[in-house]
Amino acid sequence: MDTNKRDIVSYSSMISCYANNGNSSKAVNMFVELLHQDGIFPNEYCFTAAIRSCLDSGFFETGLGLFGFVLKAGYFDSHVCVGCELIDMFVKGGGGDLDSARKVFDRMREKNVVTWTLMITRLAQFGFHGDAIGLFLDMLVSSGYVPDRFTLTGLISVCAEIEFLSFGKELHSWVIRSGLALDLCVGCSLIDMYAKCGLIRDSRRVFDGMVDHNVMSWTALINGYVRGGGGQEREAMRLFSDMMLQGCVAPNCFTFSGVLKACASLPDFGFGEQIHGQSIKLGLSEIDCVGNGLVSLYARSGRTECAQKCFDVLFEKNLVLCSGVDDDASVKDSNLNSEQDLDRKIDYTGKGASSFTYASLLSGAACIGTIGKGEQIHARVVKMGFGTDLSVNNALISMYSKCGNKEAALQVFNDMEDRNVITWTSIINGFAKHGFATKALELFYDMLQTGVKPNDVTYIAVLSACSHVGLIDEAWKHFTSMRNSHGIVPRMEHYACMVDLFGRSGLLSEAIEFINSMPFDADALVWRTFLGSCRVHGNTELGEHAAKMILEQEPHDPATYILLSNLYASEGRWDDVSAIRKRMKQKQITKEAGSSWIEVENQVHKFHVGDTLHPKAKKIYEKLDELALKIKNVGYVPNTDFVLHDVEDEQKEQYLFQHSEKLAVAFALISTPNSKPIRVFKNLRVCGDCHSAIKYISTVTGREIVVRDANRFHHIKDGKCSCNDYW
DNA sequence: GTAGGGTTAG
Repeated sequence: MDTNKRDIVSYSSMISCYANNGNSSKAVNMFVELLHQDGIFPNEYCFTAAIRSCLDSGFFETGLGLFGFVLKAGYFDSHVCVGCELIDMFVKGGGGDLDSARKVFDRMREKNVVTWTLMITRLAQFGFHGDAIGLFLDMLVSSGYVPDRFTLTGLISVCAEIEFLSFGKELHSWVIRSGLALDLCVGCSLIDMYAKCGLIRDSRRVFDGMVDHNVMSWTALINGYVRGGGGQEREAMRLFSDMMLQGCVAPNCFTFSGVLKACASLPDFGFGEQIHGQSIKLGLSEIDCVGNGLVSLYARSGRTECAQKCFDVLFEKNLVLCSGVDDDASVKDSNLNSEQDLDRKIDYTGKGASSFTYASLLSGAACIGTIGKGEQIHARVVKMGFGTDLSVNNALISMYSKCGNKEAALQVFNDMEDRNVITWTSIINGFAKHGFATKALELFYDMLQTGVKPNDVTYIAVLSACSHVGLIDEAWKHFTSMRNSHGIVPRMEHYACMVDLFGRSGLLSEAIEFINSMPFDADALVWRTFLGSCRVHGNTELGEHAAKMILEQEPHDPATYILLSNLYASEGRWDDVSAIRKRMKQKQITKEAGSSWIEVENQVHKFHVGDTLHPKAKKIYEKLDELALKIKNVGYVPNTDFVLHDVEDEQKEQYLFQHSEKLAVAFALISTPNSKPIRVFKNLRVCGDCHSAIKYISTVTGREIVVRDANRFHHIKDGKCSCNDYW
């Protein structure tokens, strides 16, 4: 078309067309061309399309210029849509410049329900929940507009986020009064709101009252049950299978993420593979949150190889770093060019990754304990401009904590400008898990002082901090104040922490009394905790009772059989030990294979008991012999209770020195001859003899050794451990 | 012909 003959209609339709088809830079160019035409003045359609295109193609400056134009042209007063686009330009393009957006909003003389809703939801999305609610009230009082399904959905999710139940209920009744109860989105937000406020029954009621369901309503409820924890994961699994059976709605990646979490929390991991299979079928298995769920499921069920495979897929997909570091030559090679290599590969794949991608990847790295890859992701996060993202930083804190580097976790925490309840909970939990209760509690008090409200998860972290070091009075104080001062009703997990606290301190009868006084029946988690204490304090009678209670609920739980068998073994009741073994055989229950792994130069080395497959096996065993001699000289006495074989003592002792933890430590000593802490990971609980042997090893070598097992961290230095586990 | 909503992090 000849440029001279274009009129405003053809310009506006072409600009809109480019803008809608993702060709935003062409749209911007055409708009600029239009500005240079005499006698033609852009209309409101051109403006909206052009502003949107500036946003999409990152021309924020051009967008700002347009803003001035709009003001001059007076489009503000007559065209609401233009103002909406401008608001979003400041919010999305201006890196969350809510102040400017709000100024635009306030200057608009013409507003409608869409404008109000937009401003309210943008405030909420950027964490200004109070302002969002305030603006909503303004809207009711002064605008004369009636909130519609969009407004209500947005507001209900604000209530979910800040657990503002009373207001949420008001909104719910509004929803019913205005006949919006059947709206799917409104229903989803209500399900989510009740679940986040801890009223899962009300979520269920909303769900059951809806005539139609889509993947989001199913997912919201499934994830609600998962979030609730305390055995509700079974209900989540049931819902998932209902959903699959009905076959009308296909699960999406969020559904899988929730259901995998549910699966990982159940003692029988059997469903995991089926779900993995289904996610592959639907082509979702490599999406961050699904892959990540698979990583943590496999990691928790001790299948480290599967976990690593899934993690590597995600890692490669998102970072594609340093491929081919398998042999020594290429390690050296890639070290030479690693910086450039990294950059090139980042350029290649870096686009499109969101903050959730990084949060997911970090949580995968945390599960495996691969701090090397975690650090690479960290570097990448900063490079890609997510360095100040709240979720990403929260994920970084938990990654460094779980990889055993609490100093780095604290560094991230200290460098953060904004901290929410998850941030505080993550760092408190980090120190709690590492056995540094004083620091954890100090942080908790800091948190209260800054005015961030603790929630139920925070209290789990606080109580577990107390239980790890036996602070009974302190724990009681928080257990009572969580309800009295913060209105948080203790859940099963909180009770489990208290039982753990009594149990560890040897107050077994107090623990039983506490269990009996609970307002609901103790679940397997509570009994398992108690059984652990019975094993530690050698109380067979109570231990048997606990085991009975667990097996009533979870007849196939291998850990219970093993604990009970250890309990008998420690008393030399070998007949009972073999009876347990027989029972396990009959029921076809196999003990999870214990394995330990460590990361050396970005590579994970994994060991099983008696492993001879490692290329350096010979050296490892030589090192172990040397260590055995040294530590016996300074007082180590092998504790063969942990060897379940009915063999002679001497053989037992030999077997003891082939435990995977010791192999990993020995390997670390020969391959990292510097003073850095050694970080060992174990899928199950660390064996008591290994715990004691490693303490002695730290004495004779002067090395700090951090062991992460299924439960917690053991910081071992100069013969002392940060935990109060009694072996 | 242009604008607004619901799920994932501890």
